[in-house]
Amino acid sequence: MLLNRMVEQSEELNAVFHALADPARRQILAALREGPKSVGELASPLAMSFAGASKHIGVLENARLVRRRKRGRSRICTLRAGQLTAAERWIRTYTDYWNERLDLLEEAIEEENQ
Amino acid sequence: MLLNRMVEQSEELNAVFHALADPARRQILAALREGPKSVGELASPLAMSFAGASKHIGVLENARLVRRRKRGRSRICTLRAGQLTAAERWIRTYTDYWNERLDLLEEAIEEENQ
DNA sequence: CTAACGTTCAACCAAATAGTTGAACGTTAG
DNA sequence: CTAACGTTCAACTATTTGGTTGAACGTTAG
Repeated sequence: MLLNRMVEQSEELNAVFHALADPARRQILAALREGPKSVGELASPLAMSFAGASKHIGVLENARLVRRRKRGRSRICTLRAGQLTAAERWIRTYTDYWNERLDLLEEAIEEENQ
Repeated sequence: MLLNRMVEQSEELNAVFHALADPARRQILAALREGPKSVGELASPLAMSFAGASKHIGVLENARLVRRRKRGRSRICTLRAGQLTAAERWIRTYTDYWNERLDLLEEAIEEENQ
């Protein structure tokens, strides 16, 4: 059903934007750009308890921005860009709209000057 | 100071992503694409009290995604795209990173096939 | 001037969030 | 096998959030 799909997308956006709204979580994403890292490696620069960091990673995982899988006795995390492009697309519909308006304004000014 | 600026940017991102994380607020932004609207016009489709909607608009205003100014006895709201492009830029640094990785992967596969 | 309108403010409530601690779990090194 | 490691779970607390209501405010129509 279409409504269903819209709600789903909405929930995804909720999760992604909520995940991005916290600086500790953005810091985790930044660290993951250097490559996969264990929970411990991600937690140590965070001025926060280990369990606290694990919760943040859980939020990112829930938003599908991070994947966490077991390896040996540690869990290693990797970046997932898919949901970020979804968020980017959503935002772009607004910035596109804005640029369109600017173009119209420019045209109007040009016309007025002639 | 550089650190100062970084913190400022960070707070801005906090505000913007937090504002975007709520479907009611995204609905308000969507309505504003049709043009400026009063608080009342924005509130009515929201299944929520008037004051509640006003709070949501306050969150958007705080993130500088919406400007609210007085006209007569009502306040009219307009969309501000500036902060959205800031958020878009932030996200893009990640999607760019991702595409770069995909390119490297592609190259590696190509090399392997030769 | 007065009444009604559009909006905000203040106080309050329930639920969610961000964080803590300590115990428990599975895994591996020795 | 046992001990240590890396991580998660459970329980708890303080704070923030999303929402309500009713009073108050400034503005304008009549």
